[in-house]
Order: sequence, then C-alpha cells, then structure tokens
Amino acid sequence: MTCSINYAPRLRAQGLRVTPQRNAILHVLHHSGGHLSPTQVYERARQEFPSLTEPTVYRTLEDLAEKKLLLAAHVGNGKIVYELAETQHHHLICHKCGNTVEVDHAPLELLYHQFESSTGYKLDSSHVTFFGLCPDCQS
Amino acid sequence: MTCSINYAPRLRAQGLRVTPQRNAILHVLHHSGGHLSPTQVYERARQEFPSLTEPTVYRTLEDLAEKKLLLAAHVGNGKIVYELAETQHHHLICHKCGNTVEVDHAPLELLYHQFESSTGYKLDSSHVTFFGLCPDCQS
DNA sequence: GTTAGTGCAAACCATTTGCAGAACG
DNA sequence: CGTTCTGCAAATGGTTTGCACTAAC
Repeated sequence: MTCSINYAPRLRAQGLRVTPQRNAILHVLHHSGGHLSPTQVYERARQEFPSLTEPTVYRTLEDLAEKKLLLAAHVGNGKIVYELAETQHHHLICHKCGNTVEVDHAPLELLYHQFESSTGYKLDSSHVTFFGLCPDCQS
Repeated sequence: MTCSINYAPRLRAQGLRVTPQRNAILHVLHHSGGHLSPTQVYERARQEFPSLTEPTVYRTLEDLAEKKLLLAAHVGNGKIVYELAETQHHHLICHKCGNTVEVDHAPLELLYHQFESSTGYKLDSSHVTFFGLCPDCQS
C-alpha cells in the first residue's frame, strides 16, 4: 500500500465509516484499472489486509455501489463485476477470447434520449455491455 | 401442449436430434413470450415433460443458444436468461421494481457501426440490457 | 448399430444469512 | 457510548461434472 490515495473523504461524504477493509477494496479496484469480480477483489485485497473475509467483500461492494462510489457492471456469463465510478464508459467483450475494450459513453446519449421518450423510462447512464468478435478472432 | 408448432425442422437444420425434452423447452420459451431463467424453464417445462431434469435444461439451453435457436441475454443481478431468437430487440429494466420493456434494435445500428469502425470489433446484434427507472418508480 | 442426448447423484462454488464481537465516530 | 461494520460459521441455491443408460437416426 505505497499508494497515498485517500478514500476517506468520499466515504464520509456518503455517510459511510472509514475502515481498513473498505480502503483495501477501493485501493485494489483503483489499481486494477478495470472491472473485477467479487472473488477477484477478495483475493487481491486480502493481500493488503489478510483478515478480510468474503462476506465483507460482498457487503462492501454492494454498499459502495449503492452509494455510487462503484459501478456494478453486468458482464457476460452471468457474473457481476465492479469498478471505480470514475470514467463514464462501457464495455465491448469478445465472446470468443474474452478480450475487452472500453468505449465512450457519448455516442449513447442520443440513443438514451430516444428510449426515454419512447418508453417513459429514465435511463441510468450506467454500464452497458456489448458482445462481438475482436479483430483477432474474426479469422 | 395444445400447441402445434413444430420445432423439429429447426433442430434438424442445425444437426440436432429431435427429443421431447427439447420440444418442451422450446415450447415453454415460445409461450412465455419473454426471457426465462434456466430454473424457470425447468419448472415450467417439467409440467409438460415430468421426467425432465435440471442438468438437461442447462445443457439444452446452452446447445440451443450456441446453434442460434435461442438468445442468451445477460440481465441484471448477474443471471442469464434465454429467449427464442425470433425478434431482434433489447431490454430496458427498471432497477427498482424490475419491470421490463422491450426496445427495438434499429436505433442501435448506427451506434454499432461507430463502434465497429473505432474498435475493429465485429458486433453481435445480440442482446443488450439497459437499466433505468420506470415511470412508476420515478416518484 | 452408432452416436447424441438424457437421467441420476454428487460435487462445486459463488453468494447470502444470523449473530456475536470489534471498531469507528 | 451508540451504531455501524466485520468475522465466523453455516446454509443456500444455482450450475456443473462423470458415468451409465436410453433413444434418435
């Protein structure tokens, strides 16, 4: 934990207490640079804070996502992954090799407005996952 | 099973054998008019064909999806659901009450082309799920 | 008759729950 | 000190696997 990022203010701003478990989890997600499953978060965060347990990871991820510090993305194969709620982007996953690319949110804005006026729903600008074949797998 | 739809040709066309289990599963998905989880498929199809078992349902759904007779949709909360691959549409789910609306695929075409040229990926026109608040939950 | 498909039983693994104790503010 | 948070232990439930048997072709 040579990293000096301080998550305490963001936690307190949401009325959440600051605990080493939460710091470890946020730290791991920050340095992963992407989305991680609860199990992955558990395995990595445990190295920083060995007494961490799985139920705590699940509860923490859920709490942080509810308070918008994290994004919960529903990725293929029926698993949920989490990532820091910093950049607004979506994922494009190759259904053959699993490679993932991030795409910007901006092109979706128009679409969102169309859907909102046609359905009456108010759309989350949250995570959407698209599937396809990456360049390497298009042989 | 007063329904007379015959799924045999579609199965044979994909090199799959025609079995009562597969007919029951396809029949259930057809009459559900929407997407069902493997467990839901199991419970309903079992009423038509009581000796059906869960492993068979899982294997069948997977096989049929691979042969494009079904669509596997990755819906919220990390579960996979299946539906007949007939209409080309997507889902919009209320993250509060769970209500679901179908939206057309057409508005996504432009977006898909943008993503394809910017990433080199070839997109599946398969299922995408959006999240939001339905009109009733926007109080 | 051959191969694909199924049933059974069991294992597997991610996720959830209740409750008592610890830690934050 | 009060309340939130965590750890522990166990249960839960959906999903997967191996193998022998059945049924489709």
